[in-house]
Amino acid sequence: MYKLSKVHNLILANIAYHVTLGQAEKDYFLSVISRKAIKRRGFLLKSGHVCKSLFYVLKGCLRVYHTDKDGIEHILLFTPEDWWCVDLYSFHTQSPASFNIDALEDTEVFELTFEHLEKLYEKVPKFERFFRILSQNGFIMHQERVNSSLMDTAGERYEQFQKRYPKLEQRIAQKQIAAYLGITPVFLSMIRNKK
Amino acid sequence: MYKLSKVHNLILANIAYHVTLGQAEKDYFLSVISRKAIKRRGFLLKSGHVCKSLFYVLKGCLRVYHTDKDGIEHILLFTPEDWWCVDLYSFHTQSPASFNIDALEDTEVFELTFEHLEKLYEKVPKFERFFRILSQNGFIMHQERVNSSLMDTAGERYEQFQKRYPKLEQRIAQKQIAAYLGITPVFLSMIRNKK
DNA sequence: CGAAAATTTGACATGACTCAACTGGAGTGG
DNA sequence: CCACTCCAGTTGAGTCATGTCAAATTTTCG
Repeated sequence: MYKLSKVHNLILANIAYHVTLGQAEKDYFLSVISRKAIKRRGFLLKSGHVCKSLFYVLKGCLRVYHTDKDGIEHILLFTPEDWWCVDLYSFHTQSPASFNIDALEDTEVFELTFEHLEKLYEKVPKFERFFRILSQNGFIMHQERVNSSLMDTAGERYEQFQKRYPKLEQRIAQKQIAAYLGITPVFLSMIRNKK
Repeated sequence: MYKLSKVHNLILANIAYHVTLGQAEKDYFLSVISRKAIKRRGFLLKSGHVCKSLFYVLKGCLRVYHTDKDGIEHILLFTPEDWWCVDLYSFHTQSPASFNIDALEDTEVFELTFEHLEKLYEKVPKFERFFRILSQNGFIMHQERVNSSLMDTAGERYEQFQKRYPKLEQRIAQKQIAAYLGITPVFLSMIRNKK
C-alpha cells in the first residue's frame, strides 16, 4: 500500500530512537503525514496565524524567530535535517502564534497536522511517549540556553552554537547566527576576527 | 486504605487539570508518592549526584540553579506552591546533575522516584500524556525566557519575572531575583530605585 | 542583642551597541 | 555574460547598559 521510500525510513528511524512501532502503527503514521517542499525564504508560519502543523525536516533548514517592535529578528531555533519544528505554544493551544517559521534554504519536510496528531495519540498512544521525550529534550535544550545566557559571554555562546549545530555555520548567513546569539552582526564580526 | 487529605487533593487537582484519572488510578498514584519536608537551605539535589526523584511543591519554594566556576549562582527556575521541580536532564538520563535544587523557605513536597514513575507509565499510560503536557509547558516557558533574553533589557525582564511569579518577590531575597535575571544584585537595586 | 548577610549608593571599568563609511560578493535584468 | 544594484560583512569612533569594587546602611537571624 505504502511503498517505503528512503525518506520514510529517515522519519521512522527518528521515531524508533525513542519508541518501537509495529508495522500497522508505522503504516498508519505514514498515512497521516504528507511531504512538502518550501523554497528559500518561504514561510511555514507567520505570527498572528495559528500553527496548524508540526514539521519534520528531511532536507534544508528552517528557523523559528520573533520580530520585535523595532523590526529586529530574534531566532529561537534552527531546525536542520532530522529536527522537528513547530511553534509549540501556538500549536498546543491552537491560538495565534507570536513566532514565524521560514526556510533558510530550499527545504523539504513532513507535515503532521494538529487533527491528525490528536487522532494519532488516540490510535497509537506510544506517540504520547514519543512526544513526551521530544518535549523533554526540547525543554533541556532551552534550559541550557537560558543557563548559557545567564553565565556566558557572547563569545562563549558562539562556541556553544557551533557545538550544537555542527556544520550549520557554513550554510547560513552570519546575521542569522547573530540573531540567534542575541548580538548584533557587527559585534559577531568582531568576535570572529579576534580569534 | 488511603485517606484523602487536603494535600492529596492539591496534587490530584494539578493532575486533573490535564488528564482524568479513575479512582483506582488515583489510589495507585497516591501509593507511589511520599511526602517530605525540607528546611530552608536544605538540598534536594546537589550537582554531581543523580536526580533520583521528581518533586511536586505543596508549600514553600525551591530553586533550580547552577554554580559557575567563579562560584556565582544562576537560577533557572523557582518552584513555589503547585509547581513541579526536577533537573530534567539528570532525571531523564539518570546521569550526574549539573544543577542544584534547594529550598528558599521551609518547604513540603511530594516525591516521585524514577523507578516509581517508570512503573506508573506502564500501569497508567495517561501519565505519559500528563508529563508530555507538563514538558511542553516547560519548553514553552524556557523558550519565552530565551526570547526575552534575546530582546529585552534587564528592567523588562524584571517585569516579566514579576508577572510569571506573582507575589514571590516579597518572599525571597533580591539577590535570588538578580541571579534569575542574570544581573548583579547591585544593578537590580539600581533598577528598582529608578522607577 | 549582636554578628553576619543583604541592600544601597557612588566612582570607575568594560562588553556590547549605534552609526557611518567602506568593501566585496550574490542575485537580477538586459 | 556583463553591468548594476543591493545586501552582507568589516572596521573605526563614540555611547550606553551593565559590571566591579568599596564603603555605608539596613535587615535578618541565631
